[in-house]
Amino acid sequence: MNIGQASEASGVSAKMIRYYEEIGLIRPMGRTGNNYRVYGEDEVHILRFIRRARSLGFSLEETETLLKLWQDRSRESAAVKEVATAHIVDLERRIAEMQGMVKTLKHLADCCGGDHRPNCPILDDLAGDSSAKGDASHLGKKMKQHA
Amino acid sequence: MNIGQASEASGVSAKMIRYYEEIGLIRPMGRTGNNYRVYGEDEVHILRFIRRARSLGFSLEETETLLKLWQDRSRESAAVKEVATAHIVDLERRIAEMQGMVKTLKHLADCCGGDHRPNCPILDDLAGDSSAKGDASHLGKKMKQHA
DNA sequence: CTTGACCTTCCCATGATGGGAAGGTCCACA
DNA sequence: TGTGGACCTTCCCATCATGGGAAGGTCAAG
Repeated sequence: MNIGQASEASGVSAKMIRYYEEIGLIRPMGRTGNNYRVYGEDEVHILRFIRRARSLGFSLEETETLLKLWQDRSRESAAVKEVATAHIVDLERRIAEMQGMVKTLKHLADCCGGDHRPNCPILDDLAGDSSAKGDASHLGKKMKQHA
Repeated sequence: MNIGQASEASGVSAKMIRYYEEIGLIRPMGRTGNNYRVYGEDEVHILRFIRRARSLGFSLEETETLLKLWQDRSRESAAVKEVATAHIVDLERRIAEMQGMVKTLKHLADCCGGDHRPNCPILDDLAGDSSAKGDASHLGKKMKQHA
């Protein structure tokens, strides 16, 4: 099987397969006389594992850890669970961060007329101007003086 | 005011201030005879605006749009609201994506003993092995044959 | 034998940020 | 006057995972 077929079968682009090999995530493949990489079912299985791990948000580094555990007959499931749990914590932290942004933005957007008038609480917030009268149209002109 | 003081006053690192100038987000600052950039209160205000926009997750490109609207006396608040709304939609999409990951991972982690035994439903899932008996400890060895 | 679909390596770009080197400048203090 | 340290400057590199594309080799079908 050539790289294109392995890509097709695994859902991992040929570009990425070569990259994974380059960074040592997967072992260098055997080559045919024409220097083409050769893949078998096992490699496709590994690539699918990687793709699935990536789709769950694991970094390539975490994926490498999981891959090694997968291939380690004497692994302890606790080690796998630890990687997964740390990732869950990280995801939840990022989710909370984004939810905070959404909450703030929704509040601001709700307060914004969204019409033809220039007055805008969203810009007021960004400008750190809680008096809600902010207008920075003069700054553009002042900036020119400095440039 | 030198770049260090502007950084201090705005909360934007000197490195980033130079970068924002380089990509055209802010105008090139005036220089003193010694080639140092000079900043005034207006520039600090602009930098704080950028920092606030970044903290709400806006990209630098979106931030540039917002900055221009802020400095446009004849803006319509609808234009600002549109940028904010699109960003909210994007954030919510990413949140939902990550929540899906968390949901899957939590389910798998719950099913995982997390003990000294090798049996692990998390790895089974990653291996696409729904029969939950998967073990890839043979693959590592097979890979060596190919390398 | 040509054509097109593969494959190879190599370099570059993304987005936003940080790190660090090499060198110039300025100020305060001895 | 010298010196040290804290600034400033530009330039290059690294991150993370991925894609784009060029230049050139290979193969199979027509």
